[in-house]
Amino acid sequence: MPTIKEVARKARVSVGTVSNVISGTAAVGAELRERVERAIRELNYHPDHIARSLKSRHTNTLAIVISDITNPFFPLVVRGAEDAASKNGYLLTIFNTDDRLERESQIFSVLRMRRVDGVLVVVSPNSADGTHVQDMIASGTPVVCLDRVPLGAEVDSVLVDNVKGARICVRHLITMGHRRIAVISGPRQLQTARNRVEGYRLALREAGIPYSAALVREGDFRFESGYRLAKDLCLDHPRPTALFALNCTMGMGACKAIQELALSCPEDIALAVFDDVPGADVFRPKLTVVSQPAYEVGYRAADLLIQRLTNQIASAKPVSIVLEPELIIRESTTLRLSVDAIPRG
Amino acid sequence: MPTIKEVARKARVSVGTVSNVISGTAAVGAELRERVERAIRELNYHPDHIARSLKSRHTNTLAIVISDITNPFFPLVVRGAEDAASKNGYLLTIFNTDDRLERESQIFSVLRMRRVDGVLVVVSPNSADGTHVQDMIASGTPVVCLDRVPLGAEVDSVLVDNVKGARICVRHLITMGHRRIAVISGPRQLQTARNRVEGYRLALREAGIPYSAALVREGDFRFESGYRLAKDLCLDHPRPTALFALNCTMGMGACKAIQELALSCPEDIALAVFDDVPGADVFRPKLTVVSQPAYEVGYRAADLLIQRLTNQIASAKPVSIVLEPELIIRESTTLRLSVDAIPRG
DNA sequence: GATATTATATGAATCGATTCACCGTGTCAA
DNA sequence: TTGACACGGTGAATCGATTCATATAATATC
Repeated sequence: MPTIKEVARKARVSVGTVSNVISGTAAVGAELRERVERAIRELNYHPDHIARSLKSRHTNTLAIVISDITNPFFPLVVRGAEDAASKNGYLLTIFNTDDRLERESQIFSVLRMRRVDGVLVVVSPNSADGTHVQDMIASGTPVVCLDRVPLGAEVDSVLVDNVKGARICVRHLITMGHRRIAVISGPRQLQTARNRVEGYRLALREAGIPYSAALVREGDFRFESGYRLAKDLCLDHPRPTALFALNCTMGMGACKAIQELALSCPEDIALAVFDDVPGADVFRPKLTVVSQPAYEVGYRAADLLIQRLTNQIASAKPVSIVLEPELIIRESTTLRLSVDAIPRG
Repeated sequence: MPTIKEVARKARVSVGTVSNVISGTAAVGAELRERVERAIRELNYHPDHIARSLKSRHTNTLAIVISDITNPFFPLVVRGAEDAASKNGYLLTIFNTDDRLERESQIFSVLRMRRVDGVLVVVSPNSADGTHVQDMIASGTPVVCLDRVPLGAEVDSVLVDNVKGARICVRHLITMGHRRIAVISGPRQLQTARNRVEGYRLALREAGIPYSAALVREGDFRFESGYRLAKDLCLDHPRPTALFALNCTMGMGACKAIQELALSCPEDIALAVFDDVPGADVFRPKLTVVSQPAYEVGYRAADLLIQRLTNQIASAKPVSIVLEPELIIRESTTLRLSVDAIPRG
């Protein structure tokens, strides 16, 4: 690998001049510029990014810290982030935490040593006050939180309007004649889960339907819990007429439960899911879902982060971008119940 | 951010001694070691990884270059690679190429400038002889190819036995009574696609069924082409009794086509897919698939790469790891055809 | 007691870029 | 003619670590 010195020697100029030609920071005469460019070409010289980073104090590297890329919500987020990053000359490094706080903190420590320029993070449910996030920001490395924000943290964020998503979905179920709508929720400490439940409550209240705590079951956003809770709910008397799973994987679990009980969807029980489900428009039952703009979440977040890095944002106050989810109605909820089809308490 | 110098000053030792304490490369007396450790703690010192990389000539960073993380095959691969990487103290940077060769080459150039220690790559279909891969290896950066290998390239690889996967799947279809089995294939220049077709041919030959080129249609591994080709095939006279889609997204396209034609699967036409399909065991039709050990592909590949980096591999010759796919039989192929149900010529 | 050996510790050189104080030359106005 | 100024160009200092030749002290050997 040739160095800038060798280029300088070959072009019979100083290293400073070579640097100027490359970065374009200072004017260089036509003659020398020509010589330098030729030397670069002939030596097939590429500047060493490590050395550059050492002096210039930035690495042009971003990190994205998520729970698990295997969760179908994240690939699009990561793709969006990578597109925004590479468009601006940044690299994206990826980390899975499995929602374990100690792993998350450890990763943050590594990121500091690595002098990563900025961090995108989906904080783990139990990250409480998010001191590691605050520390990172305090040490001069901007952070953007995706999807969730640690309580009381002063940090940029890109969120989806979870309240609204759940609300329009439940409103739809009510329109279809459902009154006994059960919810398969996520961990109580997750704001995401709480907001979705909140949307559910609001939709019920609008329709004058009493809220029943017995219809809201807490899972852990994983397949197994969706499966188990759906089974429980389907065996309840009276059985709910509709199930609303608050994320994709639990929705799939619920789907499996319904099948195993030989119930049909939506005839015996309707099912709606928060989150896109892969193949939801191809397989049966075609699921009604609340679709989140996952790609946009990643893209906008990385973009916001880069704006911070390049001081394009005047305000020191946290910026919060809230994106709109979209209700996609499919077969799993489109059987209209007549009023007397509603089971009575 | 404190530097090694400040630590040295605070502990009243030389920077060399601090470095020795941290890296453990040389013996340090108990007294000084104690002082240094205390200084590190009190200053909350973390070594600067950039400076370290500049001198030590390695970055502890790996790259994974794939076509699109959004393709359901890749998240598990990436997860496996990240697990292996982080276990060994490496970071993983991710790149999407959308199978565009010029983007791939550009990324390789960036990776060289960044002094990435090693590269995992799923080469793009038209990467021909893979000169960029060869160049990278020649310049001292090891590369492991996943899933596909550029023709004639001398490079480590982790592959799945595509011939075998297709063969056992088609064998299964034949066992179920199918004789007119159509294939929705991928781009001819992709070895992956060719190998799967080869497996199909072998299974036919074993069973003494003549191969008919008309039954093998070439798609591009995307949803649309799977959809279109499946529609064509379903409208053929006589209609094939089974469809075998050679990747996941085309399989989903085929599924949609079958539904739109109001055919039922497997009664009217059976469907098997190469690749896992998300939700294949939950939704209807429950698809028979050839499941690839995607996580293991990523994990083993990163592991192999790290072994190369740490000179744990004696042989200079390329290592090739071939993993076994697994046939998962589900409802979409399990209707047994009686012999006289087989359409004739 | 002199010398060889071992164990520690030091600090300057190095990695490959950027940056900036400084210098030479030419142009222009006074 | 001279001073001011712009323009090009130079090369040493710098970033923060590692590494190695060298120095010193302590111990072992004869």
